[in-house]
Amino acid sequence: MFSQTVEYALRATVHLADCAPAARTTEQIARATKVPAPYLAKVLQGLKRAGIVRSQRGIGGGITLAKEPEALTILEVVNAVDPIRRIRTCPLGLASHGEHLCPLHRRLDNALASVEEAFRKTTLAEVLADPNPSIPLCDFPGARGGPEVAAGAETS
Amino acid sequence: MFSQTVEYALRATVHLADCAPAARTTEQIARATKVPAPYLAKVLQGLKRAGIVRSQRGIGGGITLAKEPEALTILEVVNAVDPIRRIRTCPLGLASHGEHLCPLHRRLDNALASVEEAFRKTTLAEVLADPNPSIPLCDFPGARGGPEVAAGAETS
DNA sequence: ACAATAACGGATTTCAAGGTCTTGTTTTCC
DNA sequence: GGAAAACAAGACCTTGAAATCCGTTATTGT
Repeated sequence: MFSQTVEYALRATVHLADCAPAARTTEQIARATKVPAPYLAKVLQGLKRAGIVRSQRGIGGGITLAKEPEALTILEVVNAVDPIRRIRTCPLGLASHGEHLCPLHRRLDNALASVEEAFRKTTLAEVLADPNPSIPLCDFPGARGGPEVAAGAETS
Repeated sequence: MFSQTVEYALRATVHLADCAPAARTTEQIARATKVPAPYLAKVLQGLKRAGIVRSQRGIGGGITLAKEPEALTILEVVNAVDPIRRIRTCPLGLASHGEHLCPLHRRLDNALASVEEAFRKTTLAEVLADPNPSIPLCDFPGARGGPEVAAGAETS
């Protein structure tokens, strides 16, 4: 239902929100979110082009959110990498229907609308502040800020 | 968001519901719903395996719904060809979370749940009975039963 | 200036969904 | 029984998402 790219983009931005306003390298984000690093780099490029994140090259550089977690919604992230395509015209190409969708597509679009609405109403800050008994992001139990493993000679 | 296969399966079943209890050939359905006939045949095979439709070979044969339109929901059709995959365990594979999803995936799954619920509550009969100003299925304005074009030497 | 760090960009590969085509197999009608 | 109608099943092609790889460019620290 949701593409892998969307899943990865959300993991990355939620992680960045959790670390905000500090910058994280692609490698760090990949490790924390268990996303393949080379592909994550691609996804992050897309997020940058959409103005969701900023990047800084060189030593001490990395990726940061372009907005406050309180002002960034799930919908913005989703639409940046794989937009929710609402049904606006009859998929059959029937010119008969101007504005109006047929009953079937009206219902399909309503479902899309409800998803869109739910995503529009949720900010990354809200996700992090959730009083969920489990875990902040999907990291480790009670690991606010991340495990921050030694980051070298550990992948063997 | 929804796959092409789902779109095609829904068009076909709604059309069949509109014609019920008469049988329609794959060709007839393809023409009425503007779906590529060879691929529609595959989709219909899937629907048959799932028990949504029945098929009858030979002259006068074709496809019919296996249930009354009043008893067949959109969700059943969708799940027959491309099931809605609810998020039941942490996609990161974190054993830390038994039942509980993290706040992010909780929200994603809630969105899926709302779609599932909307689809579960809607039967094909309801779709057809919709007092929509536009059109019954996506066919032609006020064309209950289909246009039924001459069906030969017309594709040139 | 030089080296290390890290993002950037393009080329390539992999894989499954979407779509086509051809060859059976069943059923009906004459 | 034979011909036509229709579904069934598998091989095959195409396309785009997902993922990888490698060389380039920008930035920082010494």
